[in-house]
Amino acid sequence: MNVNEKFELIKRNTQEIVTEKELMELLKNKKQPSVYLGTAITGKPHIAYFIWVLKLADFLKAGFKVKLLLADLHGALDNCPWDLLEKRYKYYSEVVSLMFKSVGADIKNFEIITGSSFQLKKDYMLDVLKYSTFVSINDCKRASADVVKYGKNPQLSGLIYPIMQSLDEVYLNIDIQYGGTDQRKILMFSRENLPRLGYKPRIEIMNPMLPGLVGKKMSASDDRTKIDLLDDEKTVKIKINKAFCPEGIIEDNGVLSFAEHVIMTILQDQNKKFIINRPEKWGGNLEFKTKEELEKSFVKKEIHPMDLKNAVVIEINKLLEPMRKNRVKLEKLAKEAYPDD
RNA sequence: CUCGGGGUGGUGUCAAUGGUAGCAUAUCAGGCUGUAGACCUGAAGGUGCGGGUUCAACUCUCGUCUCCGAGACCA
Repeated sequence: MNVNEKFELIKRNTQEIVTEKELMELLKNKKQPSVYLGTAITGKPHIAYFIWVLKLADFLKAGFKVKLLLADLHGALDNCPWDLLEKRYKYYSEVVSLMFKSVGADIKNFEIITGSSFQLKKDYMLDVLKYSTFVSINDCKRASADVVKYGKNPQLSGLIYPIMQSLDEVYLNIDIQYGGTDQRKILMFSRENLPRLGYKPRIEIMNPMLPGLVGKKMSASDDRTKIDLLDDEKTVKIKINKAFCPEGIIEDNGVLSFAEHVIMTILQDQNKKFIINRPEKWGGNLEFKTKEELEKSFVKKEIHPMDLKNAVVIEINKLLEPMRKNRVKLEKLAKEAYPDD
């Protein structure tokens, strides 16, 4: 794979790269660059997580060293009860590993790292304190506003969150941080402030956010807006059926977005087609090779939402196969990690 | 620690003279659409906890828990 091919592979399905020029330089000059994605272990992982699993798989294909930070301390800073951290870590690491299996990623250069394994070390903590003398309360608050749950009475922890996420770039020794666009403010905060402590700013790459099944966001806290990785076939069908999916409309269409960003990407990589089976009275079967074709056809109303939903249900159920094979084990871990569910 | 203000369905609510706990929103079911939503109809769900006064307590009283704000050498 040459540099341009790598660049295009990394860029596909992303929303923004800060900056593309720096990325190109990196690909040219470094034999094995490294990237990390951090996820606070708060909400229960759901199928939208596939979007970054796929992207990390792209990085692996492009020869990167890929680190997944399971940010337990960040989870705590964002109100995960301290006594659940360990349990949630266990659940995350099990289920995320299976997701990589689902999409057929080669995990030779993939590594899962726990936040607390390095964030409590002396040098790191000293840098947290140093950092706090270089940034204002307002900057920290603004940086974390889209990520940290600020209720009516915000905790101090929310302000520490972006500082630590920024320092993670340094202490994980990576070239790129990758995350959703909801992370943008923190990522830019990091680029602005790392130089003040004498560190180089990193490249930041963001993927678009998938709309939820109902409403605008796929929210981990609202069960109806997302499909859980442990949902059974029947539940998947019910939730997709209930999903908001206006005919011919792309905006805020969670079903279509998921089909395009996740399902089509996987099928395309496997050289398979997206197949819609339907009776003759609705026009007979359809096949799609690319997400562009699918989207065009949906906009033209050649595909009825019901057709799309039926086909998406089948594909989601395929994706969830590896989780179902380990259902008993995962459910036990999930129950401990999320006792209130 | 001191003083003050709060805690009402999942959420919101300066709704309720000591007398049927209301409204909004979300949820569930049915109807309408080849999905969902809008829409129409229906259902379920609540007074932080514990005593006391009373025929009757969300309401008064005492205690307790919890949240918020202010004060607390000097400024």
